[in-house]
Order: sequence, then structure tokens, then C-alpha cells
Amino acid sequence: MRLLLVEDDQTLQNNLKQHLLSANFTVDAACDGEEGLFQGQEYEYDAAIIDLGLPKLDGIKLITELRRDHHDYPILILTARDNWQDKVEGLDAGADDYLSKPFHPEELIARLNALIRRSVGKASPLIKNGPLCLNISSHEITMAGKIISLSGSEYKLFAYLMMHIGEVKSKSVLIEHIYDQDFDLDSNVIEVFVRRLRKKLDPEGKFDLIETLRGQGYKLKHLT
Amino acid sequence: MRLLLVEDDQTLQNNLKQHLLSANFTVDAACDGEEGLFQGQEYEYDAAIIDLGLPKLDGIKLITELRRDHHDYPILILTARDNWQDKVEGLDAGADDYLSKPFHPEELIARLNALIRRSVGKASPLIKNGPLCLNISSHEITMAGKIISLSGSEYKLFAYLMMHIGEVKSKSVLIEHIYDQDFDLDSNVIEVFVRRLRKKLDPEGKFDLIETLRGQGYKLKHLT
DNA sequence: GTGCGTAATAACAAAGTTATTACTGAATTA
DNA sequence: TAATTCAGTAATAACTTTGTTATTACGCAC
Repeated sequence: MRLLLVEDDQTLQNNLKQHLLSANFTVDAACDGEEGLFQGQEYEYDAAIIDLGLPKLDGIKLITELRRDHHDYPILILTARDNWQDKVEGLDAGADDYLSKPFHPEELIARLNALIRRSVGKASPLIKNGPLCLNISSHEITMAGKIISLSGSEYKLFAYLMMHIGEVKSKSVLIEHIYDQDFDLDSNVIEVFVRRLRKKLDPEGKFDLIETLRGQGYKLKHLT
Repeated sequence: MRLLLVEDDQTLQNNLKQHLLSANFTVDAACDGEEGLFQGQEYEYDAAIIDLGLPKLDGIKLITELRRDHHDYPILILTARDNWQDKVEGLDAGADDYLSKPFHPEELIARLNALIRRSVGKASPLIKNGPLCLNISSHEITMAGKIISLSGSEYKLFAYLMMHIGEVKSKSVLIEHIYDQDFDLDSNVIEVFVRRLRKKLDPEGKFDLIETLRGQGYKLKHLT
């Protein structure tokens, strides 16, 4: 899951980024509204975290612009104080959730997970697909009851596919949601990680979990 | 819109119910976890409001149970104090939003409306045309119930025609929409791919799906 | 019917995609 | 520091698709 983080306080930005990275998110950070707008237009993120008090272009305007240009990934706003007015304005501008400083990074992560989950149409943090099961909050994966342990990148790929069961995702889309801005689109990482996932999840290839659609992409099959 | 409200504090329950009723919601109230679970299983609500501190069966367990049984309506939790751990647990269990007491009933209503709005509104990605059916997100194509598998270019051509049922599209238009800018317009690729499509979709030629209009182009017939 | 231009068809070789394995260097951990 | 794990690259094998060519069939005007 790739996030946009727009926060001008460098210390807080770094701190949040660390927490988000260790929760297996991919993070693009921006430190003012203009940069945030540019990045937010550039990619279709899985979610954005936007501080309301930003230099150059304030948070409310940033959100308004993004929504006007039909970017509809979930947006979570950070407000400086417990300012009721700010929150209402933010939500009215098109944000989906807010958090007042100071907050616990764990809470931010929990809220992001809930937002993303809901935005892809999943209500429960347990995503089930036949014998497969993913717990978004604990990152635990089981296949036919057996616990599967995945590396960071394997997890990112798998989680993204589980949030989009049955949908064809091209390699470029997968790269965009798993890696940050400057990653080589011509690399064959996706092929390699698809291979690794297939081997870990279903070593005997009994299920054909991840289907290849030549020239189109990969699809995690919807299983019964 | 029908809501489930699970709150043990009788005064608060009545108060909220009043507000919700006057906001034109229909409200079923329960005053402990067990009753909440029973009602929550019974009916597919548009949203549920659940207090975390409940007698008999606590809120977290209630949410976990509901989600396990695939009730996917949005859940908003109420937490007693500003206890972030409760919130995190609640969100991890599958709640979508929270509100800390005390709160303004207006804010509850605003959040409920936002949740419900988001949980509805997911356009179906299906395009149907008589016995033909195309699912844009899974790239799955069925013809009279049978799954048809197409190669990348076949898919592009077919999808384009399905998005323009009944319209005549010249070969040059088709080439322009399927290939990037500089593709030889004198090639006969379209003829070849039309042929391949016809053969895959309707091998016996019973339907005459793709009509040829000599000198003008091809047309995917509108079927009943 | 003849003839011209357009479309259908079949077969083929080149080009492109994906699978698979092995390897390197970086990061992490003991 | 050595050992281990992991990410990403590279090379190549296996396989599919693509677009061309060549040929045949068809539609239409005269």
C-alpha cells in the first residue's frame, strides 16, 4: 500500500515515515502543500495523510484540489489542536477521517488500515478467499490453516492482491502500489515476487492462486 | 436507513435514539452485547453504533463475531474516555470509525452519513449485451455462460467494441484506439483480430456478433 | 458475368512475455 | 565479524502472441 504523507514538521514527518515503513507501507513524503498537490496528482495512492497547517498551499485547499481532480483515495487529516472547526472544514472539503495531535502512531496505522480496507470494499480486517486468509492488522497469513511467513515485499504484493481479489492488475500498477516514486518500471521484480509468492503459498501448484493474463497482468483468483 | 444502536447507558441510549430518529433514521436499540449480537445477526443494517464497554459480551468481541459472520455494514464505535488503545482494538476488530465520549449528536449523525455514503455507491463493472458479458475489472468474458479467454490485443479490441455497442467503427479508428500513435494504418491487423474474436466468441457463427460494413468498418451488434 | 476492390482465412516466422534459476550486494542478526 | 536473510538484477529457457504474407472468397457496379 502506497501512501502520500504531507507534513511540514520534518521531525514528525520522519518519525511517522519510520512507523509507516515498519508497518509495511510504502511512503512518499512531501513537506508543503504544493509539493503534496503535485505528488497527489501524479499517482493514485492507496491513502493520503495531510496536515492541515501547511506552507504554500494549506491543507484544506490541497484536499479540495485533489478531490476536484477526481482523486478519490481516502484522506486522513492531522489537526494541530483539538480544533473542532478545522476538522469540520477538512471533512467538508473531502477528507475521510481526522486525528488530532498529539496522537500515537499505532492509532494512525489502525485508522489507515480501516480506511483502506473500506475503500476497497472490505469491512473486516480478516480478508478471506477460499483457503487463504489475511489479517490486515496483525499481518498474519494462513493458507489452508497453515501459517505462511512472507518477507516485506512478498507481503506487500500479497496484501495488495488480497485487497483486489479477482481484479487484473498490470505489472506497472503493481509496481506503483508497492514501490515509491522512482522505481524502474522495466525491472522484472514483479515476475520474481509472483514466483516467490506462488511457491510459498501453494508449493505444489494445486490451486493456481495467481493467474497470469499474458499482456494484461496478474489476478488473484476468487476462490470458493 | 436502519441502524443498530448498542449502548448500555439507558439515558444516553434514549438521547441518541431521539436524535437519530429526528435525523430520519430507523433505530433498533440493544442494551448489552448479547442482545446486540442477536439483532446484528438478524438483520443487515445500514450501519451499527456500538459502545465498547458493554455487559455480557464486550464491544470488541461483538464486532469480531459480526464480521466473522460476514456482516459488512459500517460500524462506528463509542469509547468511554480518550483511550486510544480501545480505539485501535476496535478498528482492528473491524470497526470503521469511532467517537469518544462526550460528543455532539450532530457529529455522530454527520459521521454516520459519511460512512453510509461511502459503503454504498460502487458501480458494477459489468457490460452486458445479450449472451455476451464483460467484467472490466477482472477482464472476464462470458458468452452464453461460457468463459472465453482472450489475448491482450483481442481483449482490447473486444472491450472497445463492447463500450460502443451498435456503433460502426472504422478500421482506422480501431487501430487508433488499440495501438499507440504510430502504427501502420495500412496493416490488416484489425481484419485478423476481428477474425480471431469471431472464432473465439462464436465458433459456429450462430450469432453474427460482429457485423462487417463494407468500406465503413465493423459493428458489434446490439443483442437482446 | 466480369472485374475491381475489399474482406476473410490460414499459415508462419519474428517478436514479445513470462517462468525459472542463479547470483550479487545490502541489510540484519547473532 | 560471520552468518543469514532479503531485494533486486540478469540470463536464459519455455511459451504465446502478433503482425505479415499469400491466397481465397465475396460484394458491388457496370
